[in-house]
Amino acid sequence: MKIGYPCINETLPCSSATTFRLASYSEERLIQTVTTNFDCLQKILEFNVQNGLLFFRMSSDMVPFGSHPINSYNWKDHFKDTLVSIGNYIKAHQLRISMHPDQFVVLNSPTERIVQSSFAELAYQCAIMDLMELDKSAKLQIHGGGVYGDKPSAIRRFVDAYHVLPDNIKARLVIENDDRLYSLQDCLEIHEQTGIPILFDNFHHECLNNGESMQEALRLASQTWPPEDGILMMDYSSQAPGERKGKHTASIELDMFREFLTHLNGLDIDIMLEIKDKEASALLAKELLQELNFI
DNA sequence: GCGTGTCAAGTGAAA
DNA sequence: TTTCACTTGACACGC
Repeated sequence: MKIGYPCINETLPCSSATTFRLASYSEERLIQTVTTNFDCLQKILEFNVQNGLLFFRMSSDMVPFGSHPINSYNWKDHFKDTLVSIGNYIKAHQLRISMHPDQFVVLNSPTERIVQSSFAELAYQCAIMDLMELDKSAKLQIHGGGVYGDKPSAIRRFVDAYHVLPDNIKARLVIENDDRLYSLQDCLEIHEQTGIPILFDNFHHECLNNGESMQEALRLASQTWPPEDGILMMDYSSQAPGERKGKHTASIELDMFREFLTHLNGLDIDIMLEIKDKEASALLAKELLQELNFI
């Protein structure tokens, strides 16, 4: 079991997601920004290793406009050695890595332009992991997309889009259950037609489900991961008390986390804490996991 | 040096 | 019809 946090480290004085406005685009600005982003990524990974946080979600913004037509610069060649070096560090320390393309990636959109830009975004993020020479256990997580008033058709479009993706993207793509549209059950249907593993989100499952208990849901999601893809990845978060439904807690509630762990029932998984205070909560969770002999 | 409006991109629910 | 939420954070303009 590995534990981690997404994208941003609040302890270190650097960010791996520095960007700039489209209007400020220049090749010079791009190279400078990407250089500092990758430099910071390396520092974050070193922090994580030193602190026993072995699961990390890399920012989608490390290469600004990574899939935008304005960015015609050959950043892949320019940063190849840097990425190989970071990849070697990741492999040497057996870090689990994910990326999460944002809500603009919609494989099942009825609008062809949106599907094409989604492909381009996936290609950009996949290229980062490929250039790092990471194995298939490094994943790209996306959601099911829209429903457009007809879920069976929307699922069919997702499946069709999946089948025409390049093999390198297919090898890394996983689907995450969301809190409004695509439940675990919907993801399982997509899994059956594509083989795509399901990244499980406990909080989304609490918001939208088909009656499966947490233990059963974890078991079902876990079964969609073949050995070469690594163990089940999950996003963990919980409802902020008294806040709008779907709002995450600002810091981890250890009692709730401890209760959640009872549902694992021996299952080995990697847990991404989607909690606002990032590594602070991840460190608390790690301490609890050590205390309970999970790690 | 601040404060703050705005930022490439989609979808659906709420206001 | 518009705003808001979604990992929103932080860029960059205007004072």
